Formats: sequence, C-alpha cells, structure tokens
Amino acid sequence: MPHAHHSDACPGCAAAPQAAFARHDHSHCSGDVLARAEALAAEQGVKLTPVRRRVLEILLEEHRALGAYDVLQRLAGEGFGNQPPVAYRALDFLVENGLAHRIRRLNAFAACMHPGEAHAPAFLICRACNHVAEAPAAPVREALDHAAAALGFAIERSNIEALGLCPACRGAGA
Amino acid sequence: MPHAHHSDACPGCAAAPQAAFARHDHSHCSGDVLARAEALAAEQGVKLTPVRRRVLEILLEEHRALGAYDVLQRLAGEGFGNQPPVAYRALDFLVENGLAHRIRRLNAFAACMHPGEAHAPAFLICRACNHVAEAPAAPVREALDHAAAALGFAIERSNIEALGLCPACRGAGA
DNA sequence: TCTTGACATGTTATAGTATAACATACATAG
DNA sequence: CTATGTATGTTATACTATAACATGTCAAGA
Repeated sequence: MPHAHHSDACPGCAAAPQAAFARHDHSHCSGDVLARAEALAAEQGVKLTPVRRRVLEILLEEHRALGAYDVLQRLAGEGFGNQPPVAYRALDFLVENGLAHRIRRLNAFAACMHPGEAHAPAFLICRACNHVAEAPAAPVREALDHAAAALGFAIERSNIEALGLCPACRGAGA
Repeated sequence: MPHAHHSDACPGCAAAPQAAFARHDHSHCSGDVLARAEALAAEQGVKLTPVRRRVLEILLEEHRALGAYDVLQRLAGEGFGNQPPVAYRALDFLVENGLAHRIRRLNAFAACMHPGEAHAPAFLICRACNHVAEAPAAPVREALDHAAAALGFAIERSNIEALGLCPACRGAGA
C-alpha cells in the first residue's frame, strides 16, 4: 500500500524546499526522484539493480526515515533475501551514490530528495512526528569548512543533523 | 596507566583551539577540565558522583572518543558495576550536563573540553588516528538556525560531525 | 529519631543495529 | 566459452543500547 497517509506532514519533497514540511501529494515527487536516480546511476556507470531500486522505492513510498530492519522486513515480504546484509548492502549503495542519506541520530535511512544536485544537506528531524527534511545547507557547509580549515583539518564527509519541531507539530503544540 | 602516549596527536585540548591537533602534554588540560566540571556540577546542583567522575576522568585520560563498552570495561576493572547500564547512565549524565559529547558517527563519547562555555561544537573526526577535536562552531550553528528558520523548523538540539584527516595524518600521507 | 521520598547504583534479561565470512549466481569482456 | 568481477544470498556473530526491577544512600520533614 504505497503512500497511504498523504494527510500527514510530508517533508523533504523535491518540488521546493519551502514545501518540505507542507502537506502535499508526493506521489509525483517519488516518481520524479526515482527517474532522476535511474538517470544518475546510468550516468555514473553503477547499477540500480532490482533490490537497490526496490529499497529506494520503499524509502520514497514511506517518505520518512526507515531503519535497516524495517526495509529488510518489506524486502523479505517481496521475495528478496531476508538477512540483514541484504538491506544494509542496498542502503550502503544508495548512500554511497548519493541516492539516500543516513540519519545517524535515528539509526535510519531516508531517500535523497535532490539526487545529483551535489549537496551536503542538513537534516531537520521532528521529534514529534519523526519526519525528516533536507534543508539546503550550503552556507552551513561553508562555515564548517572554514572552521575546519582554521585547525588544518581536511573534511571529507560530514553530517549535520538537528532535532526539534516541524511547523505542523509546533502548531499542534506537541 | 593514564595518558600513556603523549607523542600522539592530542586533539581538542582546552588551552587553545588552534592547538587542538597539535602535539602537547595534556595532563594539565585534564586536571583543568575536571576542576571546571566539578565547579559546574556544584553550580548546577547536580552530583558528580564517584562513577560519573571516574567516567569523566577515563574520557579525559584517554583523550579520545571511547565506546560505552570501553568505558565499562575500565569501570569494571576498578570495582564498579560491570553491566552496560552503569556506563550508559554515567555517560548520559555527562552528556546531559554538558561535560561530555556523544559522537554518533563513532557510537562513542568524548569529554567536553570546554565545559560551561555553552557551545554547540562541531566535531572533527580523523579517520586515520580516530582522534576527535571540537571545533568552534558558532557561525556554523548560526547558518543552521537560519536554514531551519526558513522552513519554520525550531531546532532544539543539533549535532555536527565531520570525517576527514587531521593535520598530523595529512602530513603522514595517511 | 524516624521515615519517607528522591535519586543513584547495581543486576538480569533482552532488544536493536551492524558486519564478517563464506557460498552461489550472473553478467560481460576477452 | 570461460574467466573475472560484481551482486546476491546465507550463516553466524559482534556490537550498541535499553527495559525492568532490586538494592542502597542520603537528606528533608514529621
């Protein structure tokens, strides 16, 4: 049952950053992202195999951060392997190729909503509804690079995560 | 055997941010930090009990990020409890009270080198020597707040972590 | 003084997250 | 067609974290 609860807040859709936490039908965002993911994979010479593609679809359908074991459970129910490495490998692939992100605070993974746009996003995690939005973080990244440079440290990868309340849950007084 | 390898890079000492990755004797930083931690605890009306204090000392002695089970092992060898909650509770206390930080990328904990200075630090993690430095991150934090505000998101806590190479390891061609 | 309540520590048990190591399949270049 | 690299699948295990309950400690108020 794909995207069964569109009335929920639906963060991080590709359409517009401002719409990240706004209610909207995201079926098209998913298709959109998936199409771009395929193109990107072809372009980079890596293979978006059935498991990998299916994992990305699952992340897009749920439209929130999922634990590896959540993903695994869905895979297993669809005839794929049912052991942890199956999920972890597909997720690692997606992360490695910029098609998904790892949210360390949640021990979870979320589809990247802006694949190919070479971004170092910040993640805004709502502690009430658990939804995760990618915030444009170029200035953040820049400030971080600067701070690191001052110490002679060369950043290779970084993750920036914030916990708080999304607009909807603030309104609801959560 | 406290701080047994001072010839290593020794990041994050309180003396000066610039010295974070420089070689130096840090026995005094530890004492320094510990003293400030005690003062801070008294001031905040919370108790730096023997286990908690010992855990902080262990983090300071090692002067790097330690897993909860690493800490536990040392506690157990000193007559404290040897079950995970003993370590986790002390570590959580320290984090909660600004005396230590949790490094999610490493599933590890490190003593805060600037207790009481109300900072939202960025962590620079060297992938070669595994040392962690706290970088001053006020501008980073500001940029992040700004990005979140644009989406109507209210940040409560955040963590900023970067993986890369520290000056020493860059030099060593690691 | 007694006792009550809050907090800290300790223990048992279990849940949740992740990877090592090896076996099998499958595509594709030579 | 076969050798090679890559992907998938499986078994087993390691690592990280918390729930739930028992015991101990200390200080404030009866």
